[in-house]
Amino acid sequence: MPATQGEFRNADTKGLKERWKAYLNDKRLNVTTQREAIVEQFLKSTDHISIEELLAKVRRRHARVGYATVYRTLKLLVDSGLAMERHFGDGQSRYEVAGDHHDHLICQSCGLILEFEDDEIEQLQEKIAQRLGGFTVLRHRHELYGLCPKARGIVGGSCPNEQSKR
Amino acid sequence: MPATQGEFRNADTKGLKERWKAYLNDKRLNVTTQREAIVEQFLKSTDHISIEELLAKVRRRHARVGYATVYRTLKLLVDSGLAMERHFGDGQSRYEVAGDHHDHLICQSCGLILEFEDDEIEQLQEKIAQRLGGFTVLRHRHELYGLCPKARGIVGGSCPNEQSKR
DNA sequence: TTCAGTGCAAAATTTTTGCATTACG
DNA sequence: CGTAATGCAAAAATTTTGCACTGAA
Repeated sequence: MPATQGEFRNADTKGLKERWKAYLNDKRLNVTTQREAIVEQFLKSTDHISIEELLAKVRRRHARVGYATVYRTLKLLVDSGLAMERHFGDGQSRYEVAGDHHDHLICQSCGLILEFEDDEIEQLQEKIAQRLGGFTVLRHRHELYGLCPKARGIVGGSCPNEQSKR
Repeated sequence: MPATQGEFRNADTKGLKERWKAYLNDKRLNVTTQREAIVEQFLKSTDHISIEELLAKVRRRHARVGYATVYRTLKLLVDSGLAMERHFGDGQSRYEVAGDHHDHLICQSCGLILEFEDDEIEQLQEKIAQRLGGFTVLRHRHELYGLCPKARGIVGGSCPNEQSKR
C-alpha cells in the first residue's frame, strides 16, 4: 500500500491499528479478513469517506464483501472511537478517522466541502475553555456553512462540485 | 451579556417570519395554509425538531397534512436560511431554527453545556472563508467537547448529570 | 381561471435484520 | 468443533417523486 502523500495529516495509523486490536480483544471479537480489510481501508482514507466509497475500495481487493459487513464494522469503529460519523446535508453518512480531525467549510448550494485548520482559532478555543471555568478541550467541531463564489453568482466564480444533486 | 443559563431561547420569531415572507415573495412562492402552519410550528420549536415531531405538531391543528409537504417546506426553510439541518447518530434528520448563533462547550463526562460567543473567532472565520476562495459564511457551528474541572477531579464536587449516555 | 401546491401512494434510497453458510479460535 | 461473523436478500426506515386534485392569486 503506497502510504503516498501527507503523513502530516493522517494520524498515526499504526497506533490506531493497535487501538483497534485492543478493542477487538477487549470485546472478545474475532479478527476476520473482512474486518481487517475494511479497517485497513478506512484508516487509510484521509477525508470523509462514505459507505459506498469504502465498500468499493474494499472490494477492489476482496470482492464478495457485502454492505452489511461494512455497516457492521463501521459501527464497531464508531463505538471504539476510531471513527466519527458526519453528515453534510447530502443524505449520505460519512466517516472520518479519529485524530484526523479537521474543520469544514460547506457550500449550501453545491455541497462542496473544504477543510481548514487555523492555529489562532485553536488557541482561542483553549482560552475560551479556560474562561468558562477551566475546561479541558478534547476535541471540537467547527463548521462554516455558506455559499461559494459561483453559487453567489459571481462571474468567473468557481465551484468545483457542480455535478449531480441526487 | 447574561452568561446565566437563562432561557431567552427562541430568537426573534417575528423577525424570522418576516424573513420567511420576504423569501416567499422573492421566490414568487405562494402562501398556503399548510406552509404557514409548518413554518409557524417550526419557528416555535426551541430545540432540534425531527420531521415526525414537526408533522405531529402541525397535524394537531391541521390533520391531513402529509409528510411530503413537510419535507418540501423544510427544504424551503433550509434554503431560505431559516432552518439548519442537523444529524445525531440516530438516523433522523433534525432541524433547528436559525438565529441564535451561540456556540457550545460540552462536558463529555457530565453533559454540562455552556454557551459562548467570541468575536475574534467570528472574524477569523470570515478570514478563513476568504482565504478558501471567497466564500460567504451564512452560519456556523462550533462545538468544543471536553471535560469540566469537576469531571477531571479538581474540586471534590460531582457533575450535574452523571447519568445516561444515549 | 390558472397553475403552484398538496395529499397520497408508489418509488427510490439508505440502513438493518434473518438465516443458512463460512471460517476464526 | 462451537459459534461468531459473513453474504445475501428481504425487511425497515427515510426521503423523493408522479399525478390527479385543490386552492391561492
